[in-house]
Amino acid sequence: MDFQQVLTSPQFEAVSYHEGPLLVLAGPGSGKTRVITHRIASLIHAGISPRQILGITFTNKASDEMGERVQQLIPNTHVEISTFHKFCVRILRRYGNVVGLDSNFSIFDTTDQQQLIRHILNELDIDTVAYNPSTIGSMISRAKNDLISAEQFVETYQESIGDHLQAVAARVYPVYQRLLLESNAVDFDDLLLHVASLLRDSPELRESLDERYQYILVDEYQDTNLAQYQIVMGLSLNTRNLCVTGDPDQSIYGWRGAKIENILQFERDFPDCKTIRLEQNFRSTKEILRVADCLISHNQKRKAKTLFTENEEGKPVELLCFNDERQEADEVALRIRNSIDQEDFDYSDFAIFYRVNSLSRELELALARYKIPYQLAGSVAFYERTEVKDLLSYLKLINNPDDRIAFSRIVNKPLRGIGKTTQNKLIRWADERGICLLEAAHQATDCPTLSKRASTTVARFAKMISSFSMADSGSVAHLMEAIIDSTRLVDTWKESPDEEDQQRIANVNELLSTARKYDEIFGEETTLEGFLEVSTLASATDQLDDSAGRVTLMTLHAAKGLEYPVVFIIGVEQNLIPHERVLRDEYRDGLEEERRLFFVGITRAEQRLFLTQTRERSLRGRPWRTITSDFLKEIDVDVKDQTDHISDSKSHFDEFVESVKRGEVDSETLKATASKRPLLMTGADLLKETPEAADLPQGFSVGMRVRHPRYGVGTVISMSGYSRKRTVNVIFDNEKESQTFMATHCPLQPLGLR
DNA sequence: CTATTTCACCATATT
DNA sequence: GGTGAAATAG
Repeated sequence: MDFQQVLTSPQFEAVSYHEGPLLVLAGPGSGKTRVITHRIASLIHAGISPRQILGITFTNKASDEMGERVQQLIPNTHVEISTFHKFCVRILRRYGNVVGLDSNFSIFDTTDQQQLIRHILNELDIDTVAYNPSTIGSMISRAKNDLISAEQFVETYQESIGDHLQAVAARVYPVYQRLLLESNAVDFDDLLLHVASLLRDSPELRESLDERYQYILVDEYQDTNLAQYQIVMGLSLNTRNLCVTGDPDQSIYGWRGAKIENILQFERDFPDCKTIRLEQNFRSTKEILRVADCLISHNQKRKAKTLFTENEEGKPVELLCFNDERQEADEVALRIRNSIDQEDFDYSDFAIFYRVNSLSRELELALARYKIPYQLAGSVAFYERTEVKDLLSYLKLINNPDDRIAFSRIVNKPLRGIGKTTQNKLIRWADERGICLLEAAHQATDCPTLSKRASTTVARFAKMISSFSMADSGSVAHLMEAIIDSTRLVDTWKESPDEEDQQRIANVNELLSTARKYDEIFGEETTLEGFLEVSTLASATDQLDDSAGRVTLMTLHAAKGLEYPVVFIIGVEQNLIPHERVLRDEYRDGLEEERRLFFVGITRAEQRLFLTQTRERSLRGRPWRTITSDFLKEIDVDVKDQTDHISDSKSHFDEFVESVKRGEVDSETLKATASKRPLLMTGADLLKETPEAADLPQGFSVGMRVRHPRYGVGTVISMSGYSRKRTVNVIFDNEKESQTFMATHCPLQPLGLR
């Protein structure tokens, strides 16, 4: 094979540089996947055994694609290419006993994690309203990503006086970790954390793995977190043939602990490393690339690159302005319809990106109106559906009897009269005796606190679970059918005229056919464990089909690594792109990450790119006035105003927006004004808007007397936040502690100033 | 004790 | 629009 023929010279250089650390800084569309796959082929050509090579990607889709492309280059070889998480599962199935895991361990997803934390908070008698399980969960997750153990966390935060949340997290984390282990389970972060500590604490194992994987390639290195960094480093201590590829400008996962520094400091970690820049773009038109480059050059924290392309000039990037999201969705659909009818485009050439999942709804409706087939990545993910999770929980409990989350989820599903009280008694009894919930259920008749009736029902449930076995069924699909039969899980939905219930049945059937497919691929080797693993580690973009002849809808995050001839990015408005979360505090890195996210979206487009915005947008059922995105001031696009000016009633707000458009207000003033003024503008709000109301957003002020239906009469002692984040702190006459309320939601009634 | 209904409150992105 | 917890009905 003549690599030099098919590659550019920097690409060829990266492919042929085999020994020692290598950093490939690859701009968008620069043929990074091509380089990685050819590099693997080149290694094998040079006589290196395929089993000494390890490729790591972030998504299943990327790893599948890479595997296929290697296969095409060198048929009949097997190179280990997997995601970080899958790789770690494999290691832990094999060596997990060192950290206390049996090989059949369960993997808890985010929902399972929150459920467990909720349980712990209840046990510790901590209010789950004030201390949200998902907030605690993400704090723990964040700590794990930074390799902070429960013990270290406790040491650092248990005396956090100022921050109750951290103190609560410090109480929860160790218990959470203990219960995970008792459940013979790990969460997503544990997969990485356990492997990192395994490599740290067990030198022999580390050395043998280091030896085993002589050539390691890591894709999307800019998105690795500390745990992943340690894993990669742990495998590259003795043999340092580590090749990482990535682009600091496309680092968009800082919020889940990714350290952009990992790639920025690679040259410091490996002073003898070779750095190669891939700057030629093969994907986009000059117009699109220019816009992207112009935008990203506003970031401070980056390694400057000079992006260029030999592609054609292309059409200008357009910014379409609409009245509201209904018109926006309609016009996007119409444009797609027209392009297909009049030009040489196929449905699968189009993609629509948005910042938050909730923006997909209006689009789906519009696409349906125009009879445009579409596919949606993620959203309410299939595997997160209640009925799917329930059925999977049966499998999980059968596979791992220690799994208490799976047990709790299905013990009363379908309803068998095992209510909360019975469950709590059972759990307490099991914990006292140090046995798992299923075992306790088996022996329920011996439990003194349970009534006769309750204990027999519980024991019957346990007996049913034990009657299922993978060995008897022979395949995952058969086992699933047996469960559906015995439990009558779908029976109640069968007779229902409710559309939703019919959908549930359809979902169960889909899960069944997924299982059949899995059984088919693995034949005799099919395992319950393997099937559950695939189901839990599945990701939003996995199910996307490029050749399905459908328009694709997804979030900007999910779009990373993909490309489409025509791209629409909708909702390019302040508070959405960039998201309001990063505009609130002075967190500069957050704003840069938002800019990178927008950059990722823009650079997915091959031929045409449309950005859209609206003057008004409904979020959570209420109309809001919008402000144009600050990022639009950094790029040069063709503005196409499609708003309908006739129906305008000129409010203060409209005039303000107009002066912004005329450039009379600079971005500093804009930001300041935007946060001081309530953005919420329902019709009723507009009517009652008076000069005083503007000074008293949401109608409250410090010192004001208020009445709450539950707590009685009290006094406002402080307020913070703006618009819909406005909170009011009240001390009630009959309560010791003060209470905080959302100004827009709470049932507080002003009684006037004292 | 369990099942159902009502009510308050919430919502960036994901393996 | 979705959720858990509290209130209430069975």
